[in-house]
Amino acid sequence: MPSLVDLGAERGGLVGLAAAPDGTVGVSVGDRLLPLVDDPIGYLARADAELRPRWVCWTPETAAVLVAHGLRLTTCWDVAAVHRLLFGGWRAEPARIWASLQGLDRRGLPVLGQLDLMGGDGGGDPDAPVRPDGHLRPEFVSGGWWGSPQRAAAWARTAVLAAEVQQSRLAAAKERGEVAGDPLATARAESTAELLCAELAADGLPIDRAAATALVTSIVGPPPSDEAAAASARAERDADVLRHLPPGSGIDLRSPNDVKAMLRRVGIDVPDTRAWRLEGMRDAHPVVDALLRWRKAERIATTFGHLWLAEHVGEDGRLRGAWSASDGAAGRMTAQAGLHNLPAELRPVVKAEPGYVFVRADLGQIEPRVLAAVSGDAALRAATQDDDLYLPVATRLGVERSVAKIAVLAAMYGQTSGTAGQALRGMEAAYPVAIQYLADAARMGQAGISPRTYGGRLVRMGEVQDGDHRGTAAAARGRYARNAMVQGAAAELFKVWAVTVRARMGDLDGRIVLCLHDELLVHVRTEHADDVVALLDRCLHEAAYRWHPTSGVRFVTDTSVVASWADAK
DNA sequence: GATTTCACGTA
DNA sequence: CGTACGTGAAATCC
Repeated sequence: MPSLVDLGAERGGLVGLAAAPDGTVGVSVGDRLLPLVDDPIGYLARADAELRPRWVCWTPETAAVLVAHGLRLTTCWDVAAVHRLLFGGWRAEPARIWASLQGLDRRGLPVLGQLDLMGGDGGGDPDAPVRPDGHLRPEFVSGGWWGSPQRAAAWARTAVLAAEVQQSRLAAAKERGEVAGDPLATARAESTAELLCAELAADGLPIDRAAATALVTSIVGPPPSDEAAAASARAERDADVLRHLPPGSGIDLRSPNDVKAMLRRVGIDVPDTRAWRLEGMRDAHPVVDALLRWRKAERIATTFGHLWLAEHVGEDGRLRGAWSASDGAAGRMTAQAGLHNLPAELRPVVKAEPGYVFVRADLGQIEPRVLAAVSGDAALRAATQDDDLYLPVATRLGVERSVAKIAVLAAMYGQTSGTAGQALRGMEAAYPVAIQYLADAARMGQAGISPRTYGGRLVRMGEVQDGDHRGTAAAARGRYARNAMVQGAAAELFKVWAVTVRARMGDLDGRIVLCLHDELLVHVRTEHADDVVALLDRCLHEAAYRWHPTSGVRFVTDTSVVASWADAK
C-alpha cells in the first residue's frame, strides 16, 4: 500500500479520513483516494506517527471509532466542530454543513428515502458522495459508505473539500475584521478538542464504586430489589416530611403545585417553591426544613442514585458519559451522565486508582482575565499581574475587595438589579476599554446582530429566549451577548490549554479524565505527579500565548495533587 | 406521545 | 450576579 507521502501528503497537511464502526476506513490526499483494506488501524497509526497530518473528519464519530480500536490521533480538522465555530448554534450534520458551505438551498437538503424527479436518489453515480444537484447523497450521510473502503475514501475526500471552504471562510472573516483573534488556530484547537472528547468518553472518570454505593445507601437506602421495595423506600423518605402535616393531607411532594398549596395552608405564601426562596423560611414551620432535606435526598435518589451508578459506572469503576467540545451558545464543553453537575457531596467517591493520583488544576479568575485580554484594557491587564486580580481593582476603585468583585462580575454579566451600581460607575471610569467592549457586545445583542468571540465563534442572537419578566427580549439578548463574549473566549482559551496538555503529555502517560469549564483533572501514576503539575503550568503559558500572543495578561492556576477529587481546594 | 415547566446540581 | 448545560418528574399540549 502506498504511503501518504507517496500520495503527496505533507507534514501537517490535510488528509481526509473516514472510519466506520464496522471497521471500514478510507483516506484521501488531494484527489487521490486510498481505500484501506489491510490493517487500516495500523496504517493510520504509522502515518500519524511518521507524518502527523491534520486528519480531516466529517464528525467526531470518526475519532470515537478509532479510539474504540485503540488509536488516538494527534490532531484533526473536525468539519462539524468548525461548522459550529463558523455559523454558531449546535446543529452540524454533514448535509447541512455541505449545503451552507456550497451556498445550496437548504430546502433541497437530502432526506433518506425521499423520492425526487430524478427517480429516487437524485441520479448520477451512486458511488459518488455528491449528487448532480450539488447536495450530498443521503445514503452517504447516513452511513451508506460503510463496508466499502472505496466509498469511505470518497467520503473522506468530501470532508477535505468542506474543510478547504471552511478555511477560506475563516480567513475571509478575519480579513473583514469580524474576528480579532486567529480563527484558523481556533478551528484547529476546537477540532482537536473533539479528539479529547472521544478519549474522555472512552476513558471515563475513576470512581470508587464501593464507596459510591455506600454513600448513596446512607442517603436513600440500599438498592431496591424490586419496584415494591423502591416504593416503600420512597414512602419512608416522604414520611419524614409528611409527619409535620395533618395526617391524610394527601400531598405529593414531587408536585410543585401540591407543595405550594401545602405551604400556603401552613401560612407560607411563595410564588414558587425553589430552595433558595425557602432557605430563609426554615424557622417559619418545621415542614420547610424537612422539605429541603427531602429535596436533597430526592435528588440523589432520582438523578445520582443506584440507578445512575448501574447505568453509567462500568465494572471497571469508570463513570462514562458522552462529551461534546462545544455547546450551541458560547462554545463551552458539555458532558452527559452527570459529569458536569456532580453534587459536591459525591466528589469524595471520585478516586484515583491504586498507584495513581489526580493532578487537579483550575484557572483562577479566568473570566476577568480573559476580559482583560480580549478587550485590551491596559488597566485591567495590569491588574492581572496580581495573583488576586480583585485586590488591585479594589484599590483602584477605592472599595472593599468584596465590592470590587461584585462590580467586576456585574459589569461582565450585565447586572440589572442590586446595589453594585455605584461600584459599576467606578468601573466605567477605571476600566473604560473593558467596559466599552462589553457595552458594544450588549448593544449588538440588543440589536439582534450576532457577534463573534475573540477566537471567531459566531454567537447567534436568533434563539435567545425572553428572560422572564425582568426585561424585554432585547435586554435579555444584550445580557446574553455580553456574557457569551467573555464565557466563550474563556472556553476557547481553556480548550487550547486542554489540548496542549494532551499534546505535551508524552511519556508521563497521564490522562485527562475531566474538563469542567475552568478545571482539568489528570489521572497519572504517582511518580509522575510532580512532572504533571509542572506540565500544566507550562502548558497554560504556551496556551495563553497561542491563544493571544500579545495580550500581556497573566493567567494563573491553582494546582494540587490529590487522591480524591474532594481533597482539592 | 411529545413538549414545556419546575427544580437543582455544576461552572 | 448573569449565562449556560444536563437530569428527572410533573404538568401541559396535541
